[in-house]
Amino acid sequence: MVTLAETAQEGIELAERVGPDLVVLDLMLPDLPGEDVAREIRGRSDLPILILTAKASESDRLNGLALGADDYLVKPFSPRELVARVRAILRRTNGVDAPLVSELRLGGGNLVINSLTREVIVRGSVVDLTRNEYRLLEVLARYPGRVYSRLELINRVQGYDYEGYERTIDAHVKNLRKKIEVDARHPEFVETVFGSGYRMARPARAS
Amino acid sequence: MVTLAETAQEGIELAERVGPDLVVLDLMLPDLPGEDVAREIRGRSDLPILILTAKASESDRLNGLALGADDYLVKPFSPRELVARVRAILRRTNGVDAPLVSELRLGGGNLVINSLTREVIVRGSVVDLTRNEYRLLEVLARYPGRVYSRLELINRVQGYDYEGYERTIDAHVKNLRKKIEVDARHPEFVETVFGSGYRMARPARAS
DNA sequence: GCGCAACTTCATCACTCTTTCATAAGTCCT
DNA sequence: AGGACTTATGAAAGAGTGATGAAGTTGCGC
Repeated sequence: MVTLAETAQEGIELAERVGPDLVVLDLMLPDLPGEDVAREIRGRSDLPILILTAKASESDRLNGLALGADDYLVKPFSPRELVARVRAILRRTNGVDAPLVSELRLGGGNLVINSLTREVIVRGSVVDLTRNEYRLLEVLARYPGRVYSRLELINRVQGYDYEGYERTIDAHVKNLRKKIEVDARHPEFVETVFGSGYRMARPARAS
Repeated sequence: MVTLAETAQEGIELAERVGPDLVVLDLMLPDLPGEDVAREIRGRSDLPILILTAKASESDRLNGLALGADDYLVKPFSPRELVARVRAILRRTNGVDAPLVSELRLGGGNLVINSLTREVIVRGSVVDLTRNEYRLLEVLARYPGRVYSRLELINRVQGYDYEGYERTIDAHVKNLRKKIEVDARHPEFVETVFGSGYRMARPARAS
């Protein structure tokens, strides 16, 4: 899925909200310098960023990469090249998202995910997760409330090159729930969205 | 969000199914004349249409606008100009600048539909809708006040290939109302138009 | 190469949502 | 008001989707 933002403000909000695989950032924006967007996004996550710019000088280029961009494309460029570079970045990150912050807390501290140590603590006890279980949990936990289709989850957990049975993710969900839920029938964390996929339960909404 | 169709067939179907904010239509299509697409879309909805064409003559231009297009852009054109015109149309049709994150607000904020997360918030609480309930709500909410026949709703909600009982939509309306209305007998949002179908209540007009 | 852990697949069961139906309630027209 | 027609509603059957345990397969460390 491709989503488009036309201003820096929108871009930052959108990046946070939908959790894209990669951000293509044009430095020419109507409201803020694109550099600020890169800094902002990089400050909140490790989302891959590909910067588009008309500024070709060496110092600009270095500056962009210093901001944490993964790649840099100077206009004019061919669509073909853009696609190739996006592919390259996605291959590099292999669909596995880097952690947003080092420690995620959900359910009022009942679930703590430390992405540095890859340690998961449920209701005070450390839980051992397999690699896929951990990735699955991490992907879901990063944007609580957002619904992920099985295909999205497979891409992010098993990688874009995975070519197996889509329902394999069900098995991982099952195993993950067995480890972190009190009652798998009425999950506190990993919810099923009938006909769509799964999501992390969202904390009660304040309004 | 941007969605792309490569043929007239796809375009018409897609326009109907996803209900975009605006259609950018290239008259050069592999299957049908683009004019037919414009006519078809205009026949079914009030979607803004911006036509792209290589035909520059005065009569072509008039013809395009006669089809109900909102604007007309002759190739070659700059991306900048395209964006500017899209903005202009959206500003015109929405009263504000392009809504990027499609978040619909109705009833003075009592009903909020976020099409990105598929989340619906009624009077401050998140409401769980099934797929069909959600689609139904989304279709109606896109053009408050516009009356949709049961057939139109079925096409948009269940799909054009649906071949069931027309009144099934009544059941979905019933269930949707149960979830979002205070009193289903006197609905605040989904109104019945006797003999015709349903519509989303239009906000009281200030003047 | 063996053994173990993890991953994947599969068959079956359980559950949710959709659709249909019968009947009640409401609306419109004369 | 009465009759004809339209919509609302709850119940129940049916279709589709998810959960689960077990069996099969893969991959890795020893």
